Amino acid sequence: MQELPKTYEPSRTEERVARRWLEAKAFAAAPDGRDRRYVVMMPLPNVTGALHMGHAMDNVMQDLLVRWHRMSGDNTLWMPGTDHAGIATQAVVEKRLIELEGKTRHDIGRDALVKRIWDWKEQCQSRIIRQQQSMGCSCDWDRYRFTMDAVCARAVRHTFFRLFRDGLIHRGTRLVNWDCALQTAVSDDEIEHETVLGHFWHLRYPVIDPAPGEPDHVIVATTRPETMLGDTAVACHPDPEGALRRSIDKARKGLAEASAKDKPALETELMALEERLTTHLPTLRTLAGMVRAGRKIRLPLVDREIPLILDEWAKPELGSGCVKITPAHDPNDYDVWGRHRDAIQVINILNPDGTLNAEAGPYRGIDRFEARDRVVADLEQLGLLEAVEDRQVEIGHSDRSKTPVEPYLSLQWFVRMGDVPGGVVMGRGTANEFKAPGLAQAAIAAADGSWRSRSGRAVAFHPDGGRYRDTCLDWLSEKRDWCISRQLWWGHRIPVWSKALDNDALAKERPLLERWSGRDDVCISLRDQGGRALKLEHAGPESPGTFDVQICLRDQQTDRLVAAELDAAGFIRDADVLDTWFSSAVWPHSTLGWPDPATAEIEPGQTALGAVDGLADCLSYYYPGSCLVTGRDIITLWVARMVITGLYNLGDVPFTDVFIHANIQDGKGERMSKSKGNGIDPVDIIEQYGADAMRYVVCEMQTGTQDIRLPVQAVSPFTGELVDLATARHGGSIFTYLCPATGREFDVLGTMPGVPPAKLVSDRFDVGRNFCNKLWNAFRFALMNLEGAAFAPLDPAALPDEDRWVLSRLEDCTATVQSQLQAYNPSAAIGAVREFFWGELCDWYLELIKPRLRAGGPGATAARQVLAHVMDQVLRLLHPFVPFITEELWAHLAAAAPRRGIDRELPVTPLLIAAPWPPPRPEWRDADMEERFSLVAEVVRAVRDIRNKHAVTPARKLAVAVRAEGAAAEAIGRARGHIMQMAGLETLEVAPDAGRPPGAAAAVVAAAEVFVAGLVDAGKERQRLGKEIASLERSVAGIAAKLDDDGFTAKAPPRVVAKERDRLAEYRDKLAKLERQLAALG
RNA sequence: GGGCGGUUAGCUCAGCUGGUUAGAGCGCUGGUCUCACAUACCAGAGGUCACAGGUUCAAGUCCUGUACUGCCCA
Repeated sequence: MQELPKTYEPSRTEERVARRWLEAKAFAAAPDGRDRRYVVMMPLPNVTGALHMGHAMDNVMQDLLVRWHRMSGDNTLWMPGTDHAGIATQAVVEKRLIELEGKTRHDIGRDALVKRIWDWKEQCQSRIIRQQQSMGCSCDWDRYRFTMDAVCARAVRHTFFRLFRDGLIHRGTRLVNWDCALQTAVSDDEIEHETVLGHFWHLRYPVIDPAPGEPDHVIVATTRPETMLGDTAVACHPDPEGALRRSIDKARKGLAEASAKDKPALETELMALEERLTTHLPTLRTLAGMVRAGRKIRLPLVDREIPLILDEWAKPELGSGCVKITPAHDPNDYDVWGRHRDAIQVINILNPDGTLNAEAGPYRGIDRFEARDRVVADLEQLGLLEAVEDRQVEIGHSDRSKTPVEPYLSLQWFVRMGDVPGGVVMGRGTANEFKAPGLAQAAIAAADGSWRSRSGRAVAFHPDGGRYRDTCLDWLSEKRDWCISRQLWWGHRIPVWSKALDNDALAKERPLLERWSGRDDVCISLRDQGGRALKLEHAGPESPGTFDVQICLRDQQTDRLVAAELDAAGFIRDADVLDTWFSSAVWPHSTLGWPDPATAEIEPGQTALGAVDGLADCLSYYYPGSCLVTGRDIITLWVARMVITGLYNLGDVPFTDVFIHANIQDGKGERMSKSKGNGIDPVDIIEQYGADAMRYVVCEMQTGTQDIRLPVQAVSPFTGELVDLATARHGGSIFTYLCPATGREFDVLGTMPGVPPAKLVSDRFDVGRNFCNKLWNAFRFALMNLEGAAFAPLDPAALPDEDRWVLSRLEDCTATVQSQLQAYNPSAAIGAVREFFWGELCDWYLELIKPRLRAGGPGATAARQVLAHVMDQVLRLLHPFVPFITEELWAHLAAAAPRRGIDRELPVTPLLIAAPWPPPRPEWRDADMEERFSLVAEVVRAVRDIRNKHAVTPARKLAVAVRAEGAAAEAIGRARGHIMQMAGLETLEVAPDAGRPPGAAAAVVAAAEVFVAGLVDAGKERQRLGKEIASLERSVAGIAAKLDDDGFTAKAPPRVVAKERDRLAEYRDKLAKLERQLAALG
């Protein structure tokens, strides 16, 4: 039999093992007769770039759960795929277009841009798959999906259609966050707020025809002066005195409760407020009167007459107390407009690209930031600039284009999340159908424990359940409408055609509309000018004005039948595409072929979704799924939305468990991200340390939901040395650093022209590499000894002590791994295997059986069988964590010892990935044996300590006497051979009256005294004993003081008091023995 | 501004419902190439549990506040 190499070389194993898995279709899942199934939907990576260690964490956690469940006998599906990530991907491609070719998307046109995005997607997706495969992800590659695949697209269309038909989708004018660079609305979730130093400009607006005693101007302030061009009113508070006094009361209260440190600032604030009663209040009262008198303002620069209005948004305690109202460009002002619709206008001054439009008069065509400077300069020239203050202002930046977003009034599509009169039918037409007050409310009920689906399911978070349930519920309970339209060229296009029809036109189109409305794949929505929905039959000549007619088509087949007619009739298909999250929200069922797996269009070579051989189809077998594994930032964006659409389309939750794992940060505590230049490619780690080493460390890091710091080093391209990026000095950009040895610059992103690129690594992975090497070598040893190992049923109770001990520890380890995995605690799980494998199996058991193996005979035969069994179980327990090396060793083990087991033969499979998970064997636990063993180990450690302290070489054999009686004497006596072997002894005497040899060093272990003969350095020995005595005296004094305290003895539970008494007695006994030994030294 | 976390050894982190002398790995120190493994073995040193109060017989653990720090939301 061939011997293993001395060192584990991952690169020689991983590819071969991966190929074996793929060839055996070991990851493939298909419906079968099993009831127990485990389904994980991969949080689909965006096709914007490569994966970093944050994704590796996510993927490894999923693979861990999936492999564990697969081995546990569940029918296990891990569904892989990628997300088209609409805006993000388009932004990346557009950015490259500008950088590499200096062109915009408009220069090359829609078709060409979309083609380039597809090319980019292909490139990205194949890189992501390579990364995941090299990590060992055991997902079913034959079911790989992309959110724009036909099967996913169909589900998106059907979902949209159903929501539209149920009146849950509407189009409306709203103030959205507008990305001027990408020219699209972006959601709140896609905005990063940043505080920067800006200005607060105070502007002076003239009053038209002020009456005597009235001010001839009002002062308003703004951080965005160019928006004044879109002002349509100036507001003052209806009750300035009341509002001011309420603020003063509040400030007083705050002051009374404030700490000494905060008091001065609050006092100043209060005084300023009180002063306003005289400085500002009279004017504000006058202004309120002027509003009632209908006084107007002349808006400078554009010379527009705008009203003075009363609204509580004006704050008498701030600035002048007046506020300019720009409904089209400020969310608060938009709300003001909502309250004064009849009195004030809405004027949009922006073009989609951020330049000013015709409404801005002389500023038309100018970019908003340039317009800001000009407006300020012009106002100053007119003497209308009252003051300029420096101020911290918060600016929202688009996460995608990194440019400032503008509040922008535009026509958008929304999903209604709130409650609806009459409720919403969830899971219409399924066996799970039920009614909910609204979409968000249905998800709330599924997550807050108040509701279960027909199948008895609800959603729970792990491992920090309450906390993340609350995050999810807080967000859901806002029930904010979801803006689903994006003005992009890449994505699922909104399937609605619309046209405005007046009465005559409506009459003309009526036959056509009636014909279509008879179809179940066409839905027509009619709204009058007030936005009220009408039935087609009720819209007639008596209804005034025009109608907004929207027609939604259900699928591509309907498009083919109807779209041409619609186009001919002048209906225009909406140009917008859907928010990416709309397609990811249906991912857990779209991938399985919903709404009809039998007719799902899939890629050539992929696993069919419909029913085959009389078994269930994939949708009914694998939905609802089991566990979603992700980071906490995705809870609101995605988790909540998947629950909503799952409930809406299928009447059941998409998963019952949500495993929230930690996020990976760099050494400075910043979130890892490619765009920050601190993202490590897992493949870099794998190349250097091996996939299993990477996975081992990732599992070990996953201790809870607290974020994890992963200090990052760059490999200097000049010296090959590691440079710690948390402390290294930057070069000319944030992506470049200076090599400390050479002072030369290198680039960690690999995109800077002319700067040598550096690989990023992290020495944290040494631990994983070392572990794999240890595992490899333990097998190297085992395999050298296992030749000819056979299986014959053994009576566990009749085995030698060390065998029974190792089986007892194995059982403990198996139980711990199981319970820690169930608790979503991978770190504790892998820690338990490590401790057993390294600290117990390698450090003790393997050493203890060496003499038996050398001696041969029946002792060796049993040892080989136990060894084979334990090694087998260790491989199974470790496989979900470190799959490659364990799979490789499994084959070697199978060659050396094909039949394994103790009392009964273990079931084996050709591949470890499919081998049964170790079952519990509680009857193997032997607490007495374990206790005896720890005493023995302590004796060994005591001798080793003495050996070290006295600088005795390991080669020198020692003579030891142990003075002990009772159970301790028996345990030590029984393990005589073990102690002699492990401690390197020549002789070992155990007796109740064992004598202390002259010149001996001594130790006290529990009730036993250990004497090591022949060590004459009394000084060292005195020092050793003195130290231990001192430490023990401190403990004894502490416990004695505790027991002297009446409060403790009276109030503490008797159990605790008794325990302390025992401890005190034990320590005093040990102390006495140590003192006697010290005295014996003379 | 609101909400949720975190702060424990030089580093990265455990420490459940309060109750041994607060743990692990890495790093460090000393000793070993001992016939699986120097990516190893043996032993050791190292912490006022961020700070200040409080509750309790007893606080790393519970409460309040402060500082620093991270994330989410507005």
